[in-house]
Amino acid sequence: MSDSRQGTEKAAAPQRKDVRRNKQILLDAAAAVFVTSGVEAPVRDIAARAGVGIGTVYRHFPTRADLIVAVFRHQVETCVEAGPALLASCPTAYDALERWIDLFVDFLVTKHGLAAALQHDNAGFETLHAYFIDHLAPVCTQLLDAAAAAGEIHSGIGGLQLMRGVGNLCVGAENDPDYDPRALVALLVAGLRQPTRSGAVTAHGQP
Amino acid sequence: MSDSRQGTEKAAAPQRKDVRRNKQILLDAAAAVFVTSGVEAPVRDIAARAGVGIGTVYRHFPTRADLIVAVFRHQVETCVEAGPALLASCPTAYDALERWIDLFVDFLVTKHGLAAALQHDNAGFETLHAYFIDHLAPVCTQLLDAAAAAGEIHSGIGGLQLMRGVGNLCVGAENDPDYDPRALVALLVAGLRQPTRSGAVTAHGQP
Amino acid sequence: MSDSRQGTEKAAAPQRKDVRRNKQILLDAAAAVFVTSGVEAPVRDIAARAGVGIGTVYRHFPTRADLIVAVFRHQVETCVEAGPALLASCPTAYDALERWIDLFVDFLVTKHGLAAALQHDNAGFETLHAYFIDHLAPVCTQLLDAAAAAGEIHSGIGGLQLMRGVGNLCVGAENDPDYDPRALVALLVAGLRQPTRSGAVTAHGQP
Amino acid sequence: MSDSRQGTEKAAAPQRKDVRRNKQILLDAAAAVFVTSGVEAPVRDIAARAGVGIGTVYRHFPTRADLIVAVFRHQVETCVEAGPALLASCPTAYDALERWIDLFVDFLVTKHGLAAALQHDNAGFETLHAYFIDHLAPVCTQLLDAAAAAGEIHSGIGGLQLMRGVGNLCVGAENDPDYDPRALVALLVAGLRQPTRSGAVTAHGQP
DNA sequence: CATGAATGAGCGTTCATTCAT
DNA sequence: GATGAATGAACGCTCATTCAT
Repeated sequence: MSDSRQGTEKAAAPQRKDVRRNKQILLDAAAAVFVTSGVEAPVRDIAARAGVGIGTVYRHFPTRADLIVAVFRHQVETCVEAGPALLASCPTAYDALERWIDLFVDFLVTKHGLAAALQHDNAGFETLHAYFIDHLAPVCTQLLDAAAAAGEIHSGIGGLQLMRGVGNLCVGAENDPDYDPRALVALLVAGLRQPTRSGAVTAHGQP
Repeated sequence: MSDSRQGTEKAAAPQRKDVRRNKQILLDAAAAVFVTSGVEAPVRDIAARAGVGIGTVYRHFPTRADLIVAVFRHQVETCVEAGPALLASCPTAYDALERWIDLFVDFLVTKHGLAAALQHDNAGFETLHAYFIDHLAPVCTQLLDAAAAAGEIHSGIGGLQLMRGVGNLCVGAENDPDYDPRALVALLVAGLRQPTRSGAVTAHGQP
Repeated sequence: MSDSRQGTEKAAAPQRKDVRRNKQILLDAAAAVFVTSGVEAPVRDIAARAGVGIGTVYRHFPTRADLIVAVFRHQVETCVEAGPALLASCPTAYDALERWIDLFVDFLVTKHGLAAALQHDNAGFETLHAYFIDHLAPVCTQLLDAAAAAGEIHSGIGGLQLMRGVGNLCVGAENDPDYDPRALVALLVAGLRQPTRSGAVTAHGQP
Repeated sequence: MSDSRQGTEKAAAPQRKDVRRNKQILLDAAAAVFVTSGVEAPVRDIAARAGVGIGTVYRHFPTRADLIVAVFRHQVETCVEAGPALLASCPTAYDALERWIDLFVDFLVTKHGLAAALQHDNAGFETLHAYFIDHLAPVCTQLLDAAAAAGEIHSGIGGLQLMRGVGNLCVGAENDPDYDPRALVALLVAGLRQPTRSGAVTAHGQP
């Protein structure tokens, strides 16, 4: 995870100030536009919002996924760091899991269209998928494992699986006051405490 | 072409069987393309897949919603009829609910990609949403009410809510062997048996 | 929003040369295509004629009316300025009117096919109509009023009416050497000197 | 050329009653649709209005011009016959001309889009043009000649020219209460009484 | 480096015309 | 003959992406 603490790394650390500034302007603009129009917003809108040319967007973020990843990196890292912290501070691992999922939902729900972009079949977003998987899934798995080890939930589902479920439940939440993803996510997580329905998960009745 | 001096061998069709056949071809093609490209797939692709001209698609299904509803209709009606039947035949209402949800998932997952159509923010599909809501939601609600009345689950979620959750969990399942929507749905339904987490839904832990 | 503490003072920079050139190319191409195919010509044709992509047309002229108005503008303004000038320089107001109508016809006939755009029932060209009405009609009316005040013609027709008549007479003149719009326009204007046919205009002989 | 070998004469007389009836139904339907949607109305609309299949329209009227000619044949012939009659009944030839033009305008104005279809540059309507020219132009010329012979108008314009001018003035009259084609036509005809503007027609003031 | 003009593939949709039934 | 299903060219328009300035 390329920590560029100083300018001596072999990677191209941003040299010029104005370039870095432009990049930040772009990130801010993209974040703002993502809120308004979702992560599939026209590149033009982002450039316009940033007050830069379209070419500049492409220079800094060759693909849309690059931009999305960059925009949300900070939030993702917050989530990543929250995992161990919650585990340490919560009375039970299950509590920590609940709270961590809450954070994840907060994140997804406030980022218009992000949950949809995370869907596996969203071609061209492999970079984004990979980033999420690499960074968040281990944390989620750790929380699940801890809760399972404590006997608070049944094991049988992986962190990535759960995250994808949560992510999917968050799709389409914005713009629809009638849809409450948190209630559904709460149900999903609560379901972890129930014993697995006999045969349901693995066999689901089809030979 | 069609030198019809002699008996046309394939003229067995008395009426416009070819038309009905074309319609079915279109439905099949649409279902298939929906799997590949989602319900927003270009009309051209559907026409190409069906091996017909674009105009033919429009003739049979003037709007995209017409096509989607038609693709859905049969399975929806099967689900609708299954509701009361399961309630009558299952030992408990919760069992009936579980099984009914299984059917619903089977439906969504079998007709790959169609789950995406249920997402609220899919502009222009109000007709489709309405069709689903009108036909399926009452059945789901009935099952939920029965289970709640029997004390088997806690009440607090509507049939439509649950269906949307299940639907969302089924999105993106196709083409991804690593994603098991049934396991997640099982979790979701199992969660109904747990008491609602105190404050989870409404407060979700924001300090 | 781009805190521009320093730096680029590019504001109000004149447009790039190639851009202006492209715009002119587009105007020329549009005028030419309008001759051939009328103002409803496919945007693609105009783009092709100009040797640019379709997007370029839309960039410079977001709506078709914008393009047409731009094509017209120069000639319209010439006509507008000619009105008072002719009134000042001609021996009689009627002479001025005659000459002004000549200019108008020259304009319409020179820019072949553009006369069709003036027809009222040309849906979606309200902007164009408005532009013409706002700019030219007052001039024509002024000339008519002057001639009427001088007793050289009978009053009873408005400037806009006359212009629409002249415009219509110019429609379809191109590509048809047998059609002489000037002769007909001359007749129309000459008719202004005749006393109104009793009842002709208003009752037109229907019992 | 499928000459039926049996009894049917090859003469122009429509053979079967139902065929003739269909043709008439089509003409009525076309007339009605032309009023509503103009002579460029979709063929489908006409077929639907007639309650026949599209193919039937094409069988009877291979081109749109054929249909238009057939629909308006009766009115055209009325105009044709009115020429000599007016000449005989009116006090002056000019009066007859005025009245005949009135009839012509009545005809054009009530047939939505017909005037536009008569415009020379309306490709594919040669049949229609020819029909009008062959049938109406001689009558108009006759009236002009009579009036010129009587010294009531100056000669110098042909019947066809005048008709085209009148036709053009009638374009776009429908749907626009502000446009009064009759007033303009009256002006045009009145202009015939004025001496030709010296040089106007041929030189139109360009040195 | 930054710019934004230019490009053109791609989409929904209409409708004249053909041709199998 | 009659039918109307099928066809596909054509159009307006959008927007991701490239590239000359």
